[in-house]
Amino acid sequence: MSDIKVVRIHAGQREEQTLTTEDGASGAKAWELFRDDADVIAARVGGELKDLAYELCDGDEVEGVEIASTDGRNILRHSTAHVLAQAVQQLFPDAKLGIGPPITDGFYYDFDVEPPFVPEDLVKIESAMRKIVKENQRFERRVITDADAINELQDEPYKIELIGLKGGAGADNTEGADVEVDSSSGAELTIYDNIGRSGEAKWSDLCRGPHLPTTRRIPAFKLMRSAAAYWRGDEKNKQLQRIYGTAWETKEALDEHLHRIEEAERRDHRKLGRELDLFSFPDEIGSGLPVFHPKGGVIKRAMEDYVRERHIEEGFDYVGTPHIAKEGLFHTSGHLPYYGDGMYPALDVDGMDYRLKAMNCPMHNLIYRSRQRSYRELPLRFFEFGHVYRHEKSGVIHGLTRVRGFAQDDSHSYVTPEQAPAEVAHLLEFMLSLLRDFGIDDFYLEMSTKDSSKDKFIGSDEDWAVATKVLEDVAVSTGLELVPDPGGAAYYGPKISVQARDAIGRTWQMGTVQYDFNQPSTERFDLEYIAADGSRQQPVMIHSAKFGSIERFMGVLVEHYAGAFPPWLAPVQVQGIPIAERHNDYLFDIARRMKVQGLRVEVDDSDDRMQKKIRNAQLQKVPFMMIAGDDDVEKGAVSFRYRDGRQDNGVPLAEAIERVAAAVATREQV
RNA sequence: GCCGCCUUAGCUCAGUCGGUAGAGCGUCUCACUCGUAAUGAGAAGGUCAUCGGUUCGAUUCCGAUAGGCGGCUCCA
Repeated sequence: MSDIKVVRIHAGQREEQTLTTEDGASGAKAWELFRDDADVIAARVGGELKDLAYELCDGDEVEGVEIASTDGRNILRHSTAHVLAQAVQQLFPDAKLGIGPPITDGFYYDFDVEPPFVPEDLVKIESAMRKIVKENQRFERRVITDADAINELQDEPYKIELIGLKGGAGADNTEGADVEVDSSSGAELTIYDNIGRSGEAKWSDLCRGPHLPTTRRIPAFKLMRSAAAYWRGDEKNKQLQRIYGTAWETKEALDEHLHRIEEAERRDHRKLGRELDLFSFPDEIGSGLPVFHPKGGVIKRAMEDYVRERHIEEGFDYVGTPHIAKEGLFHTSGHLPYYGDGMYPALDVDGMDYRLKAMNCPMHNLIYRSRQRSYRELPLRFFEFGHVYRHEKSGVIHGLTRVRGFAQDDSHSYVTPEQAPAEVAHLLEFMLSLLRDFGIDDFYLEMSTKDSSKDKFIGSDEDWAVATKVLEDVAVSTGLELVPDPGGAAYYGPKISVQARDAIGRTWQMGTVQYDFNQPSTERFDLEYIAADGSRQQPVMIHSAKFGSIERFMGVLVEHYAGAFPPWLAPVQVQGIPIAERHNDYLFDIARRMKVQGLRVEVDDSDDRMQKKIRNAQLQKVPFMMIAGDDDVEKGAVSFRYRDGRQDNGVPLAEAIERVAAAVATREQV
């Protein structure tokens, strides 16, 4: 018997506690500190996450990890992934284990299993998991040598591969995971055994941990779906079968999560696009090729008009280029060798191969090169809505956010190298101001750079370093979250991009600023300008698309507003609703006066009852419902109803028209 | 492109254990003209995605193709 002193940290308070160990051989366990707190499922000892069964040493600082915390949920989810794997191997003894990390809102586990899982399998697996949870198996940590692990895991080739890769640090909760439970523990290799009631090991997995004390501590979980995933995320590797699940600290938290998913699905732009009659994807045209209906056309035009105007204000020259070009152009630019697969196949025209363009820069370069340029002209900025076609792989097409034909609000700034930093700053600031004008605020920046180990990049490392530094400095100066994306650059130069999230949490690249010292080079377009000293110099070109693509931006906008657009973007800004048929003309007259001011007004003169008309306008998410009955006619007024049910009755006509016009002019939401 | 699932009326979805199909909403017609989210009645509307195969007979079973959904990979 001996005593150790530890410091328990709780709610910012430090409290020294003395623990008595049973005998010299085994120390006091962390759980002894948290006997009366059922929410604590792990411990942070000296900053590192540990199991509750961790043996404390004299002087340790210990903090309880609650199940509802970020770390706690990750541990819960990782442990649930183990239960999943055990259930799968119970039902499919030949299934080999991949990895099973926690991810945002859940977890997954990969299995090599034939044939692939079908939905009914998930039902069976889930009930097997519930049994395991009920059995209250203990998670027990066991340190093992590499050699012993390899011996023990003979039937698990993927696990053995991980041991080799990690040189003793292999574990299934880090590789490929969005969220790491613990990245700082040493090189010790560990196996977690699931121990049944009678002390026998039911199942084991190579794992760094930590875990819940027992399976019973999993309060609520659900398997979501299965999907294939390449082993270690590489297309060249075998596809494993991945099962996604989610786990939460309470049944209520799980229900809330499922409810959030349902809510998000309601905002899905593909669903709203149909319901609001904005756009569609006719099979007869082809996958990923949208058509805009009149109402979607209004939004698209409002977006384009505004962005065109802003570009012109910011010093861009509006240009125009065709959709196809002779193939040689894309050899000159360098796109064809690098991205030929992504371009539509050549069209043979009189023996000459033409290509649908997948980018606009080569054509803008030709405008630049159409005559000699002086340094006095720089920066020279070309802008247009360039319609490009990319033969995206069939499996990646997604609503408006990943299409095969789209318009980029594309610009190319030609500058001297000295002007480049200021121009990049100008473009990024411009882009961010546009996002604000459209009300988009949930985004972060990504910095895509060269990966020297890949051969898809051209130009010298020195030039890349200069270009990357210019972009990085500007990106950092915005103070926005900046996520590195090594290897994500285009072949010609690094990129800053705006990444926005859609309703279901997927991120999409929106605007970009790219620094390109390659296309202007002698080997490519051989662009030049005459410098002040009369010498010929090579400009730098800076590619930038502020929306990225009109289509994608619209998709994100629809989801951002859940279809309830601010008046300046709303296809119908005012829906006139007569109380009775005799009020139709009164409303038509007001509508006429509003239309003179450029407002988009409709009057519902159908046979429906006014309640039904309100419902319809509500479902169409019209910002202003303008209702008129006897009371209003008598007073020369109208009554407004807003989408949130707010009412404003008896508004005098002049004021009513002014109110709508002002909301449109200021681009405010109502 | 890969894996799984899906495709029935404009939309959302039933259904047929193989004998050519239903509902609600929407549309159209008629009646009703109503004060803040669905008036009533009637009608029209589908070669059950396409093409093959099996079968006496296929919307149903099998295969291919196209399109969609969820992932993975990719995204100039």
